Amino acid sequence: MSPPDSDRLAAIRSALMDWYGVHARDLPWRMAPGSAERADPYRVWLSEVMLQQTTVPHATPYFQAFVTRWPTVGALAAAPDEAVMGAWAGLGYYARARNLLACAQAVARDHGGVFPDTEDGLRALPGLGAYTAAAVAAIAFGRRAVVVDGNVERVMARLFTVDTPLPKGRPELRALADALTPEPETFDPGDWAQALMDLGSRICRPRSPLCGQCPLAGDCQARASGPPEAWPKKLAKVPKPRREGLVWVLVDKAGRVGLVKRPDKGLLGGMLGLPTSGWDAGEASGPPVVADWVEAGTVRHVFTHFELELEVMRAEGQADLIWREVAEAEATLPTVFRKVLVRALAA
DNA sequence: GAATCGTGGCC
DNA sequence: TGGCCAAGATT
Repeated sequence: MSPPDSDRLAAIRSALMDWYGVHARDLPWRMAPGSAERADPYRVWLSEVMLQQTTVPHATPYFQAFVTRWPTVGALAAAPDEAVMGAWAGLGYYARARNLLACAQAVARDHGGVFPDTEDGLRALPGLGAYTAAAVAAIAFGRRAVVVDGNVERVMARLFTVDTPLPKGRPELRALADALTPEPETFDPGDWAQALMDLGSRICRPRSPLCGQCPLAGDCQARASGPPEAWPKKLAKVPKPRREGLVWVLVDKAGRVGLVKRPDKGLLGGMLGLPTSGWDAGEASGPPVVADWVEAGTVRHVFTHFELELEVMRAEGQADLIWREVAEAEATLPTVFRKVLVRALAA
């Protein structure tokens, strides 16, 4: 990697911001490029947390539902735990929802209902790591911050042909992003961050990048040495183990289904779920009640680091469980259990 | 530093 | 179909 000189950096900045002025995406949490008005910190923060490891199309309806139901951070802070977790169901990475509520409560309790307006202040809140703190500081408060997500890493790796594989190459990519980040007097920090991410998302895509439409193609070392999709380099991934278990769908005479609240930590933590045998080694709980259990098929589900095969058992009866209408359960359970419920009631 | 933690879309 | 990927944080 050759250290970029200042003239080249300035040319890249101008080219990107010119492109963004024309091609910026219209998103419900975003101000138009060049707008004098700053975006609402609550909406910026909420969108950034939802977008962690999540696509814009998947997160968008959840964002709309949340801001409709809880228009301010104070309203969210006052919401019951189960309402927030249920509204998050299907979005995944449920620690985000627990931290979301904890963060809203911290802002309400410790900051008078107003988000801290510095990167360090934001970084201290639950669920805000390096990326999200920088993004909110830049977008909501106009602070210069080095905003580095997967998009930015990919753009940096290609612009400057960084050959160190991820995740080891992260510090190097961040240093390049820092060098490229403009001063607030030159370009708006929020526009800058979103321009870089839009470029990564729409043009400098992981597969089949659209170099013909890229405003930085003439500055891109990967474009010159090609093919650009060879960057960023990545370490080989470990194969996913396969795990198995039983899941019990108990229905009462009123047509409700029996649920359990999962422990706050660990997989699907804090969410409602169906009773299961467990699926980790040495884990083997029995059914919630002795009943006439019948097999109702199999559900396969792929988590981040393992594949799960659940044998579905169904019965009618009573037990000491949390009872919910089937429609509500289907709307507020994690996807793996929603799939089980659909299978059990179809069989 | 490595493991853990969801889900849906795409090719 | 199966692997890859997405605006990462936490422990």
